[in-house]
Amino acid sequence: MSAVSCTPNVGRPRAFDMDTALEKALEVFWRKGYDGTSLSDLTEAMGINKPSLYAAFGNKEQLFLKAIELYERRPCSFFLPALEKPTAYQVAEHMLYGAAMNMADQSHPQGCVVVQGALSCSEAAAAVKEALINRRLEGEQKLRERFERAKAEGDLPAAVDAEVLARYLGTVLQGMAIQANNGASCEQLRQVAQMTLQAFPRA
Amino acid sequence: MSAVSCTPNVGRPRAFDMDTALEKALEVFWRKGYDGTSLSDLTEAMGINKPSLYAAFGNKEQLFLKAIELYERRPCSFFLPALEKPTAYQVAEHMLYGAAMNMADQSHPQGCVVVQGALSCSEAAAAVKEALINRRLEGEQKLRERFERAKAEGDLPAAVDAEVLARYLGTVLQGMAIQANNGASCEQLRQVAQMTLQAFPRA
DNA sequence: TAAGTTATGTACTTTGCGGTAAATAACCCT
DNA sequence: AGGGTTATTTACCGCAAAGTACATAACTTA
Repeated sequence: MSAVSCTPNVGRPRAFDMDTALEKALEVFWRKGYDGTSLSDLTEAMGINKPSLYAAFGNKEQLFLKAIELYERRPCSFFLPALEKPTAYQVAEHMLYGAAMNMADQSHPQGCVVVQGALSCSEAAAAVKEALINRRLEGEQKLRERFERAKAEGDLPAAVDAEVLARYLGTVLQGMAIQANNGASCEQLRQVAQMTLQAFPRA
Repeated sequence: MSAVSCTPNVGRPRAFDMDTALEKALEVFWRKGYDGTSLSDLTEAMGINKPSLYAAFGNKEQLFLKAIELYERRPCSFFLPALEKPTAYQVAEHMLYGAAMNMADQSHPQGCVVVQGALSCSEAAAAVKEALINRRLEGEQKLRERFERAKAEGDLPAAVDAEVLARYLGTVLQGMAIQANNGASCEQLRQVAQMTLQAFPRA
């Protein structure tokens, strides 16, 4: 019996870095969506051939799902860190301004791959679409739980419906992704964030 | 010299109704997006063969653009009618509740084809994507002009930035399209509408 | 009825898709 | 050095994509 190793030291070593290649794949999927991305787009961006892609990542669908995982755990992700803020209002604030910063960032495609990766799509992308819907719903669920905690902690009025508030915030965040695709600047998104916070209940 | 006729009475008459066929095409594009829709999907839904499609509508791209035109002028469209309401607040109210009703309607695909028809897409869809972005920006521009009129008419405080307010409303509406794709019900979207109106400045 | 015109159905073309077979290259371990 | 193992390269597969050629059908007009 031997422990499972992610990078076994037998056989020919992989000639590319998997995380770097995954970053490249993510960027393509982000810009073109699942249906709009071809394997040639991917192999070209990743700098590898198709058999290497299949050996390392399975197939197009699995590669997409792995790219999404990377997307959500990357350092510049703003969602989970915002949840850690001490009050509900600050959570919303950091999330909205974080989204404004991130979604308009010109160093990668605009918007959010979880929103725009497979919104309307072919039947071949049905599983991917489902996975993205679940990610979005999970995000709102996390927000809701955070707001329920805030109610218990007293920094959100007891009369507030945490579920509705979470859905409202999720809606604006998702809308900001579309705005970013429209070419909205970070400053323009920050103005939307500011208006959104005006509807936000304070203690 | 003869006047241009849309339905010339020479030659074999068309065996299908163009508007009906266009409705069918719209529904497919709406559900699957531009990249996710194949010509076979279209001809099957429209009940015609490819040569008929090409003769009547040009090609896939032109068919999509014509479907979008139909989408915006169809009777159940809510955007333009809402602009006619007497006050800025009522404009926002009707637009938000109209969107809630329309986007969650189960009698057609959920969401909004102008938002989700070609968000992230292949290079082949670049022109379509551009056209949709322009439609969205034109919608916000119309909202902005309506709000500027409201300021002049006194039903919106002079201090309000009409451009920011229009973009905020556009953001929520676009976010509601994503929510509808997530499976949100009309009632859930109405709750978002209600919260959005809480950030809306009143006279 | 014949000529002119337009739509239709069948069959086709070219191109690119997602995915893979098989030979070879590069590494570790004994 | 040689065997075992894994990655890479090249070439390919079957299939579906968008779009079209062509013969024929259906209509109006003269």
